[in-house]
Amino acid sequence: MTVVSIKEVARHAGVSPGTVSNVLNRPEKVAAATRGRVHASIRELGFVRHGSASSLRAGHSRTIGLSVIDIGNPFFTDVAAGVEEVASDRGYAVILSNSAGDQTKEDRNLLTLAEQRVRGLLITPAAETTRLDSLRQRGICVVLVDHPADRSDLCSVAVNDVAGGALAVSHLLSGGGDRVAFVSGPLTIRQCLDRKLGAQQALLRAGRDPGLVEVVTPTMTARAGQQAAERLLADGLPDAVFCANDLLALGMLRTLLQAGVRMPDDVSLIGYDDIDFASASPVSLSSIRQPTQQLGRTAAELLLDECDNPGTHTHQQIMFQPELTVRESTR
Amino acid sequence: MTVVSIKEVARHAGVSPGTVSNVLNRPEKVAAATRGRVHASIRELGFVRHGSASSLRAGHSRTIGLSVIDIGNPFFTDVAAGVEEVASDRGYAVILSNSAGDQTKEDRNLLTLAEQRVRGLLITPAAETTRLDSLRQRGICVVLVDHPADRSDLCSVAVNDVAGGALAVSHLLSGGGDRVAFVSGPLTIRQCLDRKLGAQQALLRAGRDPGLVEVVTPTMTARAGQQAAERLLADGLPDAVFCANDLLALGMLRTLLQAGVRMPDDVSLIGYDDIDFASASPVSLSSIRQPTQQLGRTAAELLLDECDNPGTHTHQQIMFQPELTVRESTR
DNA sequence: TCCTACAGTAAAAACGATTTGATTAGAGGC
DNA sequence: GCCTCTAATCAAATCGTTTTTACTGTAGGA
Repeated sequence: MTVVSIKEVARHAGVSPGTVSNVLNRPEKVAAATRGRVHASIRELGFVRHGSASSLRAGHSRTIGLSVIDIGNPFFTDVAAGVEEVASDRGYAVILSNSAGDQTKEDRNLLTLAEQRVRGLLITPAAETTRLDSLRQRGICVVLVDHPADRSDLCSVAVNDVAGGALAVSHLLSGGGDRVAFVSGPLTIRQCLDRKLGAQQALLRAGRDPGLVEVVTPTMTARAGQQAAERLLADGLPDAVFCANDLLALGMLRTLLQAGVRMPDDVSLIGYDDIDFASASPVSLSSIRQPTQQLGRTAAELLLDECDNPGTHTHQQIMFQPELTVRESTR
Repeated sequence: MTVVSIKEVARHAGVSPGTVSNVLNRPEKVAAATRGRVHASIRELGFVRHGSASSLRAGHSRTIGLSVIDIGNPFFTDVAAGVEEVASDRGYAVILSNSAGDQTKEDRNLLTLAEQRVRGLLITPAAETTRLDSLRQRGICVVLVDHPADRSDLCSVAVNDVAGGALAVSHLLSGGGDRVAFVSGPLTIRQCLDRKLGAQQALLRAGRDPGLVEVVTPTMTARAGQQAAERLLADGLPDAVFCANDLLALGMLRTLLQAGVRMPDDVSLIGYDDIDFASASPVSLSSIRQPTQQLGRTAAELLLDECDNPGTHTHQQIMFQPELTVRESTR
């Protein structure tokens, strides 16, 4: 259990600890010969900088937090991949935490992140009530991911979910959908609510009654989609279904097929997110595509800019536009 | 940007910093009245322990690292969910890093984790050559995940991939498979190699020539599966295909179907991992099921036991057994 | 030749917690 | 009444960096 500190490197290289630190952090301040000697010692002794000590003194760490709603959803792992790519390029480590849509768990995770003194936080809030101000007061930069900020002093990267919802439902209507059902997770999740609003907008614009058959599930998984399908089968099938994400849609699709429902003939079905697996289902799934990895990359870049250039940084609320991807599951 | 330290809590409560620390770490050492006063001050001032300072002095942090091969593979997110569950219960944060099967990237990530002074590391090594000893010498506990340790001084949690490979191929043979193809990622990845060995074992046991049509792809994604399918279509189809994971299998399945190949009649296809989406494909995918979340949970428990009870901890190499799940894609 | 400027380095003071050894005040035994 | 023992608290040292200040020697300008 060898523990090599900067002090031993210094002694080994015949310089002071401060000089070693300079080699590490402002190499241009150190004469080339000295620098070489120090680097040699570092390599020889296998020195690895102690991040805790470093961030204690420097006042900030080289880690950022990423809090997502569902780590099991390919949408979020795609986002995470984008984040990781940018962060790791800049030497930041990413602490991933999964709120699983549960605000208690989210709170607990945020406390842990605060203790770790992450430099910044990327978060898809589990609910509108998520408290971020206390973090920001502690000097932790925050960027909202897949969630637009409603204030100008906060960065956010999102995709227009109202537009996406409208896109989905107007596509369903164009296929002759009459009675449209909306299947989603809790409407306290903004994404769900916005997609519903978009759906209603599309109905209104088509001169229809904005009333939707609504099925709300506790989670947004394939299993929940299956249960929603069972409910619809029991209550009477609509002729078009809009699921708030692809996991729900895939669960529903499988269950309806098993029940002998033909798609898109009997029911027209569309999901949201356009995850990879959407195109690999028995009846390939129409969906609303989002620039997922891009979302993660942009968010990370915004966050690191805010961290590294607090002076010049200007807060931005970036909103991407979703796109309709038509496959076999819709008419 | 208020920064509340233990010192201010101490002043506010009229005690010394050491006492506050005791309240936090050994509450039984502090008189109940004092304890109450300190807790009140902590709440009132919104104090949050500075993890870096704490781990600097204490010599270890409350974080563990988790290094996986492909964050985009539901298999690994399932593992991660299991790990996160256990870690978060015990107040540990998980730093997730994705080697993407690239050893250079893995090295870089491990360095970052070493700098963060993670308490322990859960890792699915990108290759057999991954060097872990330098980490362990630094006092970082290591547990291998989805990879059996070949030494008794190291914990590991794995699933018997040789048995799994054999299971898959003997099932293919029982369906009348004659010419069997094996599609996998680089054979430097142990999982791939072991599954291949298992496949050959099954052939031998059935009295066949252990020769396999082998297609090796650089990554183990659905896209790679598609490319492998194109290769097979060009070179002449075997009548049975064993893919080293479900992503490959799903990509292959889709591509073969598009090419008009009937499954399982023309080709019998089996994957590995039994991810959720395996049952949601056009022709539902037979696969080899692994206790995935369990893998993550067990690994995390082993790791935290080693961290917290270095005295009594005994290293274990745990090996789970895989199970065959038969669906429509095989005869 | 002297002074200034500057580059390069060292010494020392932080950062915020934990931990050790010392100190105090009561309680109890004789 | 004195001594010992224990419980509760405090003061100070410490973890490994970074950063500021101070120092040295050499080069260039007058």
